[in-house]
Amino acid sequence: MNVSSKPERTRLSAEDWELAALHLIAEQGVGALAVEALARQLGVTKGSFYWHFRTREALLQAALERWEQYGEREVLGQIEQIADPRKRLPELFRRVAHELQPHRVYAALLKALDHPQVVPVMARVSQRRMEFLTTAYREAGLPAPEALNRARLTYAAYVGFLQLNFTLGLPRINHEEFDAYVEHMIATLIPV
Amino acid sequence: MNVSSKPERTRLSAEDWELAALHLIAEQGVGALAVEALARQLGVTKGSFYWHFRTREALLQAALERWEQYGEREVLGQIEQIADPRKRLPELFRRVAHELQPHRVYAALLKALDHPQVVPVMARVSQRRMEFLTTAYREAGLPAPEALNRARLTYAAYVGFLQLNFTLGLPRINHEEFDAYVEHMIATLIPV
DNA sequence: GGTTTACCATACGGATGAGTATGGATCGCT
DNA sequence: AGCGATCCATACTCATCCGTATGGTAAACC
Repeated sequence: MNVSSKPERTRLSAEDWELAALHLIAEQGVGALAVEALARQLGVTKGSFYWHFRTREALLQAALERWEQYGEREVLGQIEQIADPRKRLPELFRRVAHELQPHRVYAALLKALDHPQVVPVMARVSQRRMEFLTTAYREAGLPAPEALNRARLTYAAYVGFLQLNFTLGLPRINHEEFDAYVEHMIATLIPV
Repeated sequence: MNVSSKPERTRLSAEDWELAALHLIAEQGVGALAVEALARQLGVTKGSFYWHFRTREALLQAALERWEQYGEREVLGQIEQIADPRKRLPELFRRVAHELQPHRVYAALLKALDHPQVVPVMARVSQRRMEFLTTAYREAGLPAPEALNRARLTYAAYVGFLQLNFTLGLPRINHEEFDAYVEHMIATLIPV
C-alpha cells in the first residue's frame, strides 16, 4: 500500500516506479501513465524519474514485464497442485471468479490493446493461459482437437466477461446472480 | 470507398467526415482520430473540419452514433427473419462468423474502452445484442434464467474472440480451423 | 453577372507532456 | 569528517495537437 499520496519521502527505486505504474494502469488505464502525474503521486518530480528510466516507454516496458512474470507464478502456480484432474477445472473457475485484484490489470491492459507495447505481452500471457486450459481439458477427458477449441471458447468467455462487466458497466450483475453465472459456465463448458 | 487519399476534390459534407472517421477508427483505433490527420487524409485542412464540427469530440460522437444506428438495422434486422427459432441460433453463429467488416469497428471500439465517449455507446449496443440473444435462447427451449446466462456466456465468448484473434494476433487461426471452432461453439452452447 | 451562402486555406494562440541540463541534497563508506 | 555515488529539484526546450481568427474561392440563386 505504499503507493498513495502520503509524503513518505524515503528515496525511490526503479521497482517503486514500476509498481506505482502498474497501480495507476489498473485504476486509470495505460493512457493515464504520464511521468509528471506519476511523480506527483509519488511525491517527487520528473528529475527523479529520469534518473531511474531513460524514457516513459522504458517504464511501461518494465512494468509490463514485471506484471507478466508475477502473474506467471501466481495465477497458474497455485492451481496446478489440485490433485484430481476432473475436479481441477471447476475449482479453477470458482477460484478465478472470486478473485478481483489480479483481473484489474489484465482488464486495464485489455482496453489498451491499441498501444503497441502491450500487445506482445498480452499475446504471450493469453497464449500461455490457453495452453494451460487446453491440457486441463485433455486431462478432463476431452480429445485433443476438442480440448483446444474448448479452451479457446473458455478463455474468450473470460476475456469477454471482463470487458462487458468490468470495463463497460453493463447492468451491474450482483453477487448471487454472478455465482449462478459461474455455475452455469461450469455446467455448460466442463464435460461430465 | 471514397475514403482513401485520392484528391477527389469535391466538397465535403459532415457525413463524409463521419464515415472517414469510422474508417480511421477501424484501422488505427480511436486514439488515432486527430483532426489534422483526418483532414490530410481527405485532402483538405483543419479549416474545413471546423466548419462542419464544433470540436473533435463532436465528430467522434457523431461517428459513434452513426455506427450505432447502422449496426442496429444491419446486424440484427436480417437475422430476425429466420423462421424456425431452433435453427435461428446456429444460423446466426455461422453468419456472424463469416462476416468481417462489421466486426472491425466493434473490435476497434473494444480496445478504446478507456475513452469515456465510447463506453455508453458500446454499453447500449452490447446490451441490446445480449437481450436479443436471450430471447433467442428462450425460443430455443431454455428456461428464463438459463437463457440469460447462456446469452451472457455467448456474447462474452464473441467479445473475447475478437480481442484474442483480431486485436492480439494469437497464433493466427486458419480457415478450416476456424470453421471447426465455430461448429464447436454451436455444439457446446446451443441446446439440442 | 453580381451577390449571397457554403466551404476551405493560412496563420496564429495556447495547453500539454516528453525529454534535457544542471546544480543541490543525501546516503554510504572509509 | 570528508568524499564519491546516488537520488532528486528546478528550469528550461521542443514537438504535438486542439481550437480560433480571418480572408479567399467556388457554387447557387436571382
